[in-house]
Amino acid sequence: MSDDTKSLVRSTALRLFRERGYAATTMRAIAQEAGVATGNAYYHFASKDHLVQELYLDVTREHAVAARSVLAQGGDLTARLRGVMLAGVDAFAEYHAFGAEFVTVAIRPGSAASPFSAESSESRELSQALFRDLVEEASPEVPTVLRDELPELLWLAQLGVTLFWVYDGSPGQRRTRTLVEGAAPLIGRLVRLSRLPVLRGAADDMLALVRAVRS
Amino acid sequence: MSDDTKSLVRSTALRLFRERGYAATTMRAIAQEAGVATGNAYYHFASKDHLVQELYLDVTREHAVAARSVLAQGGDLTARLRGVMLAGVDAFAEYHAFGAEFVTVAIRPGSAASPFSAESSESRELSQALFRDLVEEASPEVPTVLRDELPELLWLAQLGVTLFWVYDGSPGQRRTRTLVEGAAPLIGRLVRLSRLPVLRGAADDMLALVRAVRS
DNA sequence: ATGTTCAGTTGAACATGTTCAACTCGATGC
DNA sequence: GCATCGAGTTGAACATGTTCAACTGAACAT
Repeated sequence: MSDDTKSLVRSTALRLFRERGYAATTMRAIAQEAGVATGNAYYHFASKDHLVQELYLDVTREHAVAARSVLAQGGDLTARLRGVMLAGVDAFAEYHAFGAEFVTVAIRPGSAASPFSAESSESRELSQALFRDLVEEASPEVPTVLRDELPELLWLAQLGVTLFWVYDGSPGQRRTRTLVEGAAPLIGRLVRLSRLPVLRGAADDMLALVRAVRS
Repeated sequence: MSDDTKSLVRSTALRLFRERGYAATTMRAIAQEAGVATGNAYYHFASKDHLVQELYLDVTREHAVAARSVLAQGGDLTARLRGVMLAGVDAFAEYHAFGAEFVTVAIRPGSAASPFSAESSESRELSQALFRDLVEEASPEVPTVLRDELPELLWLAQLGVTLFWVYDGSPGQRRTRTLVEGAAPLIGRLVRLSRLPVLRGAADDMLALVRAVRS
């Protein structure tokens, strides 16, 4: 019964999260709806955060699928970045009403649902692989110096866009889409310009900074 | 007694927050330590978040004082930005152990302690005025095109640095300081370069984006 | 004096995340 | 067959943020 129970609790939790949001979905409601005792949910999932983490993984997978089909179409860095990020906005759209709650939970450093947490490694890898592909298979090619660091920077940028999205109250999250539509070509242009001697120094400094900060 | 009680609750809460952090400071403990009933704290402060907001205001004020004395020394954009941001890291340093909790609370869109909330307008204004001064009184002067938008962008950058700081587990938050030491000259350089014809287009696009996204 | 009002205060009650001692029951060992 | 073990399960208990009906007492009106 264990595996069955675990996946039953998970699917019930995800359904309730989707229907009611984070705060309105109590652990008691999840357990009751799944037909198990409250404590049983805790036997399978260490905390409510861990259930949110399951939702996060779910949404990441949806995003990955959509993004893969965007990336399969080729294109330059700008087009690919725009496509992947807009696919992200779409994947998240369903949750915008509760998005704030979820991101709040996810951003807490100790949280299992944090994009940086060990528990989230699966979704993090999935997502970061996306951005590696985005950069590496772009044509025309991204300058070699940038190729190592850019994927992670873009992944961070996506987290930033998500944070913006949380605060975006415009209908259909139009402002977030505007941000992506504007930022993608801007980043594409800066990457191209990084080859120029005037900017080469700034680009090198930036890469050095990223490496210094990481260690 | 009302005003007395209110400020007593506030100072007790702030003391306990400093001593024990956010989660370990219960509303009951605050009330008990202040010698009032639990419900009384709620009569004066709508929620625990509102008490955190008081702490946020306190820290912002400390930062403003330190930053003002940095700005009084003149200097170029890089030096001023570096000084103000490092003063911020210092002002926050005392809370790093609990910083994660506080920022988590502060970032929740509905929270009173959110930097974007109506309740935080006082600290937000205080902080944004700092960055306006930082930009406007810098010498050599910041290019005119940038002068309107740059202060708010730098204020947002400071929020970003704070977010980084939350996740920074290095001793003395060395990585955050490294980030500031590296980012300040980088931003200074990019601002100077924005005058060049090659970058002028990118700079204009970025400003247009900021304006488009804001509305 | 007496009654009225109301800001300030009280503490019990409530909802919810989480913990835990006890129970079930199939598998395993003898 | 019987005892033992332990993964899985139960529901009551606990801690804490928050709410609320009731109480207090000073200020004011009559």
